[in-house]
Amino acid sequence: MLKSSFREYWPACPCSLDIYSSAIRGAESCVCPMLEPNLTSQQFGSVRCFDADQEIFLQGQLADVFFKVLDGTVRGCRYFSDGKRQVDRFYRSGDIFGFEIDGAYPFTAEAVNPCALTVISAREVRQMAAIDQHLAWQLMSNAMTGMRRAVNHATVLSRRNAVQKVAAFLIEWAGDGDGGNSILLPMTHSDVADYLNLTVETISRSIAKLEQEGLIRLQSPKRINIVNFDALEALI
Amino acid sequence: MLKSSFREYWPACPCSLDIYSSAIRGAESCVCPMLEPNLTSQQFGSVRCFDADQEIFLQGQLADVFFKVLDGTVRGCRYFSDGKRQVDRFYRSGDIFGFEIDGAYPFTAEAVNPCALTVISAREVRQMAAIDQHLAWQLMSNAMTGMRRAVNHATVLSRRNAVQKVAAFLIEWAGDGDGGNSILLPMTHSDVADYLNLTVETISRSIAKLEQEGLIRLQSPKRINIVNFDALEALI
DNA sequence: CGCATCATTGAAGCACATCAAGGCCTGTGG
DNA sequence: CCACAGGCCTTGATGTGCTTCAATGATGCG
Repeated sequence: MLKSSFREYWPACPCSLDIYSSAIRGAESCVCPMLEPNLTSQQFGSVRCFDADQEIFLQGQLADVFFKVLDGTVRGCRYFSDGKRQVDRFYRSGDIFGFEIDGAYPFTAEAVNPCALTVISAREVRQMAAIDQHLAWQLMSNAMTGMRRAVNHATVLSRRNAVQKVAAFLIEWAGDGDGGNSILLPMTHSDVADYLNLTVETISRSIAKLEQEGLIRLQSPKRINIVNFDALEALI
Repeated sequence: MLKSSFREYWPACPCSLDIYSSAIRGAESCVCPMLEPNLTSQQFGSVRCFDADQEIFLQGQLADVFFKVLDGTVRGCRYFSDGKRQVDRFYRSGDIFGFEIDGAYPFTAEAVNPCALTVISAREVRQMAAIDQHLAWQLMSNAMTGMRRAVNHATVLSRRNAVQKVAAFLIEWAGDGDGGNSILLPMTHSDVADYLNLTVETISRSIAKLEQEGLIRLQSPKRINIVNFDALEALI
């Protein structure tokens, strides 16, 4: 039984990833106890967990369900005929991805690290959006925000130099660590490179440059402290 | 008096630009005789004409109205503090631009050549979308299509070399001339350069290269014949 | 016809890619 | 606990595609 309004499902599921730690081994589907305990995977409101680097859906597949990130990080990417990869976007807690007007997913989604996702039926949501004005508004808002993001990313990709790209990326992820100015990047430099259209070498050199200039400090390759946030922003 | 459904206004206004030729001198507002003859400019369903290079709206202005292109070409662009300009998109007949969920226009719109636009009240459309499912769907679809476009453009900007960018641009505009493989570009090379993130020199050199290879033929800088469409597509 | 804008062509420089090699983590098994 | 293996990251040397700077050639409009 579906609830009368999708809004009743919409608030972020309060589950944290550790609830599902036993299910993370190999994408077993599991049900979010905060939602409908008798729903199974692929149904409205259920939750699925994915291992690091596991494929969530492939570009071109029928977009019958979409997802909301509860925990973890997802990358949306496309592979080209020459084997190269473009990472269009990273999705984090609260982000929605895979919702299409109809047809197929225009990109491939993969888990960056172990993550938990709400699985939502596209058909049912489309039906509900027809009668639920608030839901329709949220979907619309999500699409518009996504477009602004894409246009903004196009700007970063085309107008910024390597150091500026990396600085913009770090600012985008600031506050995602354990509070303050500590960043814990879930993805590899290779992911970042394909997101910023740079090589791993240039990522490394740009980070080194930012550290030499005293704007950041590296605790480890993936754990970065922002020392001078304002100066970092001023670069862009 | 508004009609009961926006759909009654929605189909492309059949007016062609020459109906307004007398009004094109200096953006006098004029009313589309096919719609509401007693509506004035800035009202629902009215039509406004703009001269070449004339500003339609500025980035940051309140997005109280949006537009549908009846005839001509519009560029959506942003200006940076260093004086540089990025052209995010060109809008052509049938395209909708300037519709925002709320708030301000995120880009500046300017007429590339003399053009006629339907002016639509954002507030009224938002109200109608609440009760008109079909309209809401169209708006949603427009936003989703725009996002795919932006993501695709980001790919072209970041992954293609100069010749590929120009080839992709020509293909995008193919069929816009007087039929067949003749293209009549309404914009200058400078516009194209800011759209593809290249310099005018590189645009010129890339076009010259495509002509040397026998893929296109130049009748004039803005009128281009595609000689070998398949080979042009194969470049990308 | 004259001027302004736009387009073309050439020469030099630079930012990032590519190629290459070495170092550093992290997990695994003895 | 140590040794090893395989990613992943870092650093250096070289190459190149596009920009920048500069100058000339077209085009169109008053």
